[in-house]
Amino acid sequence: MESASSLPRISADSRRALVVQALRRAIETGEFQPGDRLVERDLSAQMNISRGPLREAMIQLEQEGLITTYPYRGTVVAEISAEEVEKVLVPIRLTLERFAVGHALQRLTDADLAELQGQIGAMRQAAAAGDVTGVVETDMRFHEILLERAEQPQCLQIWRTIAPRVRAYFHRDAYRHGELANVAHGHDALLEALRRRDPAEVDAILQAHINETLDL
Amino acid sequence: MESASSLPRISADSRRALVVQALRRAIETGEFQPGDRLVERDLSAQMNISRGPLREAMIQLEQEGLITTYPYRGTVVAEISAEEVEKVLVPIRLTLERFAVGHALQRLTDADLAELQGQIGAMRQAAAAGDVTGVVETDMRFHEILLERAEQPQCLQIWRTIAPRVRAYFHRDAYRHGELANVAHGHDALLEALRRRDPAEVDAILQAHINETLDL
DNA sequence: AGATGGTAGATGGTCAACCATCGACCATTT
DNA sequence: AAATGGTCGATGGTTGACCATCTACCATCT
Repeated sequence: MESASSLPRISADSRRALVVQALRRAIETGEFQPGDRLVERDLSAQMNISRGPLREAMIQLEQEGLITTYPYRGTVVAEISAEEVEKVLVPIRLTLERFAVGHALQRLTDADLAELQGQIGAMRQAAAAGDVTGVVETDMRFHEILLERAEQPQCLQIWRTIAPRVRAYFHRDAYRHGELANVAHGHDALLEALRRRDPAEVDAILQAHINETLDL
Repeated sequence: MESASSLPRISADSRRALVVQALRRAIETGEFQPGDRLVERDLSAQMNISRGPLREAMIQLEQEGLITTYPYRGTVVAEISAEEVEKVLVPIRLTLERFAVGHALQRLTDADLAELQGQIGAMRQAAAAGDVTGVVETDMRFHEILLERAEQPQCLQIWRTIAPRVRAYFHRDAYRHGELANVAHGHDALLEALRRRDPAEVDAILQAHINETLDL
């Protein structure tokens, strides 16, 4: 057999993980709006899964700040105010990413850099197609790769609880169609700096890059 | 009936919430150490609760960074490195609390200030008794009251996912018996500043107060 | 000796039935 | 009219049985 690349990769995710991903995405993309009620029995029936793993998924999403559950009363999609994004989420993200990139910098392999380059390519394609979701996901995935390479477990864990909110914000407010193309451009500069491996330069570009989020 | 104060308040917490609290506390206080395995069936039997709510509790604790679950393989108590505390948790905590206190400052009632004073009193008693757990809890509860009064839901939610790690760190590394008494003292200064309601003063004292965490 | 395949035990994942809480609404009492 | 008590529907919480995955270990084949 020459290559198995035409065969599908079989997901190892649990059913619960698949529910998390689907619900998270629906919230990030705005299909579910702040204030919308999420009723376990309804979602369970709709998604063909029993209530147990669905509940588990919802507990995770609550810890990600995407939903708020009131015991015995119901669950609603959470509001994420622009002020909290600007004053809380973005600064926290800066703290996390600056720390992680400092750690990842000397550990990045050629394969890592190639993967980052691949995300930029995918970002460009998504932008050209006007695919906001694609841009958001590749944008954040670029950063997540750096967080993973840092091998600082708490830092990555916190980043992952913050990231869904950041993605929701990007979907809602941060990108306009005419500016999608600029997103990949910003990542070019960051990748070039990563290649040069000068910590101060990388840090400065990273800060500018993330703070740009607020100017979009 | 003159007063119902001699009757116990009946907890409205679900069984799952009680499990969260018990496990969280065991981890924070060091009864469960990083690397220890937590086996659902064992804990379930030990705590007289079925596996469902125990699993749910563990999902929450994982999102709080206290444990790490490997699908089908088991769960271990997570490591929280001193570096991540210093470079990640403390700066994040600063971001959160500075934002929240800015919002809470003009909303604090006399009852709030009295409650804060009460926490300081309890902190003192705990310190005098050499009760590290008591000091940690009253210390953090003091701050949580301010976060709650800020009425910024995402800010509070993130703080609550960080706080267990901070408490674990305090238990493990931050307090020494001879220094317990100083903890209440630091809160006195902060409360006085809160009473004067000068934002810049409060902010400066809050920063110094939290950064002191690193000098203990 | 190395590669491959199978099994069993340990542990987690899922299901459907049943239990528990909450608040809106209605009825009764004061 | 206001206060109190009861009911019911909506929704979440819990249980125990069964299912699924993973890996260590052993057996067999090359």
